[in-house]
Amino acid sequence: MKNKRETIQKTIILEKTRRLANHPTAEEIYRAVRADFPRVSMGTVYRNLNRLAGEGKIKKIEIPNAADRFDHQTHFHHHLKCEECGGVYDVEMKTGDSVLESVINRDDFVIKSYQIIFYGACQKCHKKHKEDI
Amino acid sequence: MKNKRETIQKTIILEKTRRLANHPTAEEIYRAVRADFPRVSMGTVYRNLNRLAGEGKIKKIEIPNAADRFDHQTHFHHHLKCEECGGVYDVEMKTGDSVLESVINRDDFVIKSYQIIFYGACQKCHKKHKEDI
DNA sequence: GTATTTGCAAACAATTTGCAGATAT
DNA sequence: ATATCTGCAAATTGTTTGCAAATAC
Repeated sequence: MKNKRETIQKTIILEKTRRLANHPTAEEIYRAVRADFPRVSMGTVYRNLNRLAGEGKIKKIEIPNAADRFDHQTHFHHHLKCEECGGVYDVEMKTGDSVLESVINRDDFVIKSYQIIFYGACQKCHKKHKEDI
Repeated sequence: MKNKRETIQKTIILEKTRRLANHPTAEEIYRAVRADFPRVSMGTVYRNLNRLAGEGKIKKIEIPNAADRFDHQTHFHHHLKCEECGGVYDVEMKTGDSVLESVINRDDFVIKSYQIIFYGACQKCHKKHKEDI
C-alpha cells in the first residue's frame, strides 16, 4: 500500500467527507459516496479514509466503543460523546492549552498528540431525560 | 438485570481485577479467573465487569480501537496509547485541573466526566525505533 | 420459591484483509 | 507494462445477547 494513485474513489471520498456536515462515520460517507457511485465498497471507503488521514487531508477521530469519525476540520478541538444517544459533538476549548504541561511523568513516553473525550448528555437528550421525571 | 446478587463469579472477578497490576483487559481478567474457576465464561466476565463499573468499584477505561481496560485505581488519571505496540500506560497530571474550565461551549451539553487519551510511543518502542535508524 | 445470574454459543458492530481482476501512471 | 487499487466476501476483534439450566436470596 504505497498510496500513490489518485483514483476516482479517493477523490470522491475526500469530497464527500468535506461536504458532510460534521465528523461523519465511515458508514455515512459510504452512503453518500454510493449515491453517486453505487459500486464503491466499504473496504475502499475505509482504505481511502485511512490514506487521507495519513496524508493529513482529513482527521480521524477515534471514539471508544463507537464508529470512528472522519473530520474535515483542521483546527484542534475535542469531542463529547452523548451517553444516551451516542452522538458526537464538538467541544471547543480556550486557547493556551495547558494539558501537555500538566503531564507529570512525561519522561516515560513520547507524546505525539492527544484528544479529550467528554462524556455526558447533549441538550436534546438531557431535555428528554428531564421530561421523563 | 438488577444486579442484586453477590455471586462467586462476581467476587472473584473483582478480586482479580484488583490484583492484576495495571488496567487489564477483559481477556486478561478472564484468563486470571479461569486459572481458578475454569468454567467461567467470557460473557460472565463482561457482565460483571460492567456491573462492577456501574457500582463504582472499578473503572472502565474505554480505549479507541482496542480492548477496554478495567482499572482498580480510584484516583483520576489519564492514559497513553502507544501507537506501536498498542500498550496502555498511566499518565499522571498535576492537580488543579483546568480542562473543564477551558470548555467554551459548555451550554450545549451536560458534561459528566472526561478522559484524555494521549497518543505516542512508550519508552520501549521509542528506543527500538531509534535503533532501527 | 422465584427472580437473577450463569455458561454456552450464536449474534453483533466496526474494521480489516486476501485475492483476482481493473486501472492509473 | 506493471504496480497499485478496487470490489467482493470472508475473516478478525471486542463485546453483547438469547436461552435453558443453575443458584442466591
